[in-house]
Amino acid sequence: MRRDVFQAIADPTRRAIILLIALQAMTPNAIAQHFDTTRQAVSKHLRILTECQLVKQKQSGREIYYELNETRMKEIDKWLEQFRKIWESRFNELDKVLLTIKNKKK
Amino acid sequence: MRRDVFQAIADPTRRAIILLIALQAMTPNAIAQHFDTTRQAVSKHLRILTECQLVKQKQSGREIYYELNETRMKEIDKWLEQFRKIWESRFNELDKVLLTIKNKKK
DNA sequence: TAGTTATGAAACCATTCGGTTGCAAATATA
DNA sequence: TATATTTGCAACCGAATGGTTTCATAACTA
Repeated sequence: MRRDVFQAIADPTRRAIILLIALQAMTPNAIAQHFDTTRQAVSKHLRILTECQLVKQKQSGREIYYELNETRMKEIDKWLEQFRKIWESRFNELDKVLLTIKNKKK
Repeated sequence: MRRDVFQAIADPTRRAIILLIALQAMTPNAIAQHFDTTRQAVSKHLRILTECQLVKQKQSGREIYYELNETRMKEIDKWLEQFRKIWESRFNELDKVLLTIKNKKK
């Protein structure tokens, strides 16, 4: 059973849950009210999100508030960073080429 | 059959393929040599990546060069942008609170 | 032209996924 | 204490996923 952030955000319901609790920590019951599924299905999603540490739990009596773990979210950004670097360096290459052309003209 | 960027990048092999062709456009055969699977499996991954427009094809005789579609990649970044905004506004809220405390002290 | 190479598509298979229902445990409340 | 509420977990089910093997087609090449 693979459990990483990318697999976690692959499901649209989970992405919606993430967005919900990003705005405000919520209990499973409260979250489930926003969706057209059973509370248990939401509970399963929360388990997956917990397993890859995208969400944190805060117990308050019998209620459990789920909140987003920003650090883990930033891992997705870190993955994208690779590509930004690649594109940037490619842009610099293009820059060099343009500079060469410019110098040849002189 | 759902076909969106998030489902596409959920698979680790597909993420590796994306990184490979981000550096240089490649043919399916060349890509497959980097992995421990059959060419056909890679071909399937490329189909999925094509379907959600994460990659573009460039035919050259009987060879097909696959290259990354940067625009689609930026959609992932756009999704993350939401959260940056939420966190930022939350930070500003905190800022307001701190300002209020500061003013009360005066 | 005959044979090789590059590629995609179809059929099949075991595993995973996302959902459901039913149940048990812990906490709150009358 | 008896009842209601909040939650997680297990068992089950149909669909999707990722892989394989086999095959057809198009394009190079000897």
